[in-house]
Amino acid sequence: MPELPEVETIRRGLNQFIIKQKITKIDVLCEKSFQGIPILGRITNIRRFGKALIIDLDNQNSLMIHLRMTGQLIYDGAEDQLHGAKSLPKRYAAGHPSDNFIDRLPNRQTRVILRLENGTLFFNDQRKFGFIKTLPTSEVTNDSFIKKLAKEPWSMTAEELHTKLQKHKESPIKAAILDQTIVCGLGNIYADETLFSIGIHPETKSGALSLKDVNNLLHAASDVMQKSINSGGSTMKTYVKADGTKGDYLEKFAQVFHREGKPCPKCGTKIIKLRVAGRGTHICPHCQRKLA
DNA sequence: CTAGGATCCTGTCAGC
DNA sequence: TGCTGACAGGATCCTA
Repeated sequence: MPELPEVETIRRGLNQFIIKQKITKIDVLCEKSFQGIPILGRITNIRRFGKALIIDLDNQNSLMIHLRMTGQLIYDGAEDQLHGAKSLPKRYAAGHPSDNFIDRLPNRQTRVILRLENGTLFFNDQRKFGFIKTLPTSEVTNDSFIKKLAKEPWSMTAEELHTKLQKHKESPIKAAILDQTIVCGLGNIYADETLFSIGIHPETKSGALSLKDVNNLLHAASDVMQKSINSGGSTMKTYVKADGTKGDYLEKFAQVFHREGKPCPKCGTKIIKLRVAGRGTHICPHCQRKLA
């Protein structure tokens, strides 16, 4: 479920908590969730490629983490030991939203535990589609998933995307923008929000979009994802003893996603839900028209 | 090559 | 209450 903004939120959070910490032990509770040989080492850097997270170690190896549909990363810090800053929250969590963020851990859905010097990083994943794997740092950009990733919307020109869409001109535009090799970062929420924003029906054939449409699409995609990053993602929760903040993109900004039956913010027509490219899809039937 | 559907897995919810 | 099928914020594999 985590899309680019959620993964970026995780990256920023982990960056303040686990950088420079040493991984002292790795417990693999579910074999399927961990690929390769567990490698220990000191964390030097945390990077993001699309929806994938890379944790670099000081020994030329890296951990790659992909949360897929239901993955979560939950950091539980040893209290008051976080760089001596007592104001930092004890627990930092992001990914698939659930009570796991505040549950006692490990729990039934915990698949891998990374033991750190000053805390613990739990990888939870209900459906086991996500994974952590080890690979040499030099191989990260050669990884079969990472090397195929397209640019993120804010780095791509309309011409570039328009050309790519012409190669998939019979596919519905929603399917195309969910394809990480065409444009990178959007998932089911932000795809729906993007298409609503530019008033294009998700079943519109990709080849029917003009250069101007594609330009609008890129700007809208950038906008919805940046807004979400700025609000901490749609799923992120930071759990502090009493005062927790949480990612609130959905309640603050979502115009159509999970809003079937509610009025369109632009025209008041009821939002409807349909199925496009095998995914639940939310639209305003009045504002979003199929282009011929 | 593209397009579309099945598939991986567990949990929850609507409907009977 | 208990069962059943549909569905889920992702990506890959298989088939036509």
